Amino acid sequence: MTRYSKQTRLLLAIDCIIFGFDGSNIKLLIIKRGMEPEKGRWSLMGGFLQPKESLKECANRVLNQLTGLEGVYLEQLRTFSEYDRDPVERTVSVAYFALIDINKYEKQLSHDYSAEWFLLSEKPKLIFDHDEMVKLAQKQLRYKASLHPILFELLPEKFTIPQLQGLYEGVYDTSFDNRNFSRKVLSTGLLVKQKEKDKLSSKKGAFYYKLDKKKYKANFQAFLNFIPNPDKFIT
Amino acid sequence: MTRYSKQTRLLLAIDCIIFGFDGSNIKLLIIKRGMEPEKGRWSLMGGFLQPKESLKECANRVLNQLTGLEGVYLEQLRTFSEYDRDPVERTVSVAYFALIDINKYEKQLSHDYSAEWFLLSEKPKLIFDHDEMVKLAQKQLRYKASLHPILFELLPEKFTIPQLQGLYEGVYDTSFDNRNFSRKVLSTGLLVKQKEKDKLSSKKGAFYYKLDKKKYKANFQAFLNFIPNPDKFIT
DNA sequence: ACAAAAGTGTTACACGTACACCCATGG
DNA sequence: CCATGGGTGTACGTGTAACACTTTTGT
Repeated sequence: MTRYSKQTRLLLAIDCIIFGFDGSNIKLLIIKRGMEPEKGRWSLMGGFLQPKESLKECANRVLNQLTGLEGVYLEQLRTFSEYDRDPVERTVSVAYFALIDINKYEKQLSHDYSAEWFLLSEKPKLIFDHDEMVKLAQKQLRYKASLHPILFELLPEKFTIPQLQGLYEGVYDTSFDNRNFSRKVLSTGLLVKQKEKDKLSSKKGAFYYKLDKKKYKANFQAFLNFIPNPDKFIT
Repeated sequence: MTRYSKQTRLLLAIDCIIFGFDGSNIKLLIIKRGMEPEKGRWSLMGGFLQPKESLKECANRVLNQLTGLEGVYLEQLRTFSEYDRDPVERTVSVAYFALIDINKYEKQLSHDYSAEWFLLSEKPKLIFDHDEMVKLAQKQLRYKASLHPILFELLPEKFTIPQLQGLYEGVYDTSFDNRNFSRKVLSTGLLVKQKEKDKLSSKKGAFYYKLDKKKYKANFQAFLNFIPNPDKFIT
């Protein structure tokens, strides 16, 4: 016996929901689709699973094609399988969500794919079930960030606490008390204070911090509480 | 154009990690595999995705085949895709985890599949990557149960608070202060007190409770805190 | 000097935890 | 009437939220 008989074979693909933070807002990186059908319409970056490739490898490969980045934060979200989600032929797609430092990616590659960053509120309609994927990814981003320090993945190596707060406020579309926020964040011991200040966004200037990578990895699964009343923000 | 050219097609399957609670311990329902290869060895219950069927439908169908149950709590866990995970032919599998009331399933069907309940500590080795799936499901069970009231899915309609506590203690392999536990649980307002008591497990007897289904559904996403120091139990 | 943002100090209070104690009942 | 498990009362401490106030510096 070399094959399972009487079973249908089908295509398997991945799609990436790529989030970045421009300093003020969360943005989504999408491309203009390069193949038929729906050629030229807005779409998530995706690709077909290759022989001998795992889904994770596939997602990393596809993400690298678009951004030039490696070692990006990438999380399997869910597998989408409605039989008619792709009109050409049955294709099941595994959605991955990625968090990248918006300053690090190679703009040239994005250009090749006619990629663009969009505010979530200004995102055009996407093909197939990609809008649903984005919606779920947003929900998962809020959920996970309310418990674990994933949002650091969106920031550059050095950042200030007001910047971090702005990021959290963007994700949850609300505002926090800055005094309590900074104390909470610092009390985790995850941040290492630098000597320089960022003087651009205020006169007094805010100290830069770096992540203590060891502690970050060690405490990744521990529950945080940067957000008061997280229940309110998770649907 | 009717097909995507030059792409590999493959099989897609689902596997179910089925948990139950026997009153004292969490158990796992597994079967003796009915087809080659590995025929007769212990395996998760699974099945191939059919044309025009979504993965969720597939998982429900397969679960129903084994247990006779419908409307079971079922959650997509992760998709497993190592290219050589099934030696016969490339098959990607979506793992679902299910929580069932152990008293409700139809034993006859289980018998047909040579299914048996195992304590997690006494589980035999499973085929392919199924052990990894079980491990992940266990982790997810602990994680999710620390935040959301999913463990009620494992109990019969009427249950006592000591029973509920025993369940939590089983899942986290620890013990809690019964006085604080009952107060915490009752303070959620999720439980409706019944008039009868369970007199089997103690002389005084413990009141039965039922879930307030409306509140249960409405508050499902809200964060609970039945477990002190949850960090300790989540890896 | 003043405005504007960063950051500190202080207080009130909710909540979780610990534990003494009371309750109900079968043997 | 006592042992056993169910359940209530209460006191203590930690952590969170609210907010007055100080610091720094560019204009």
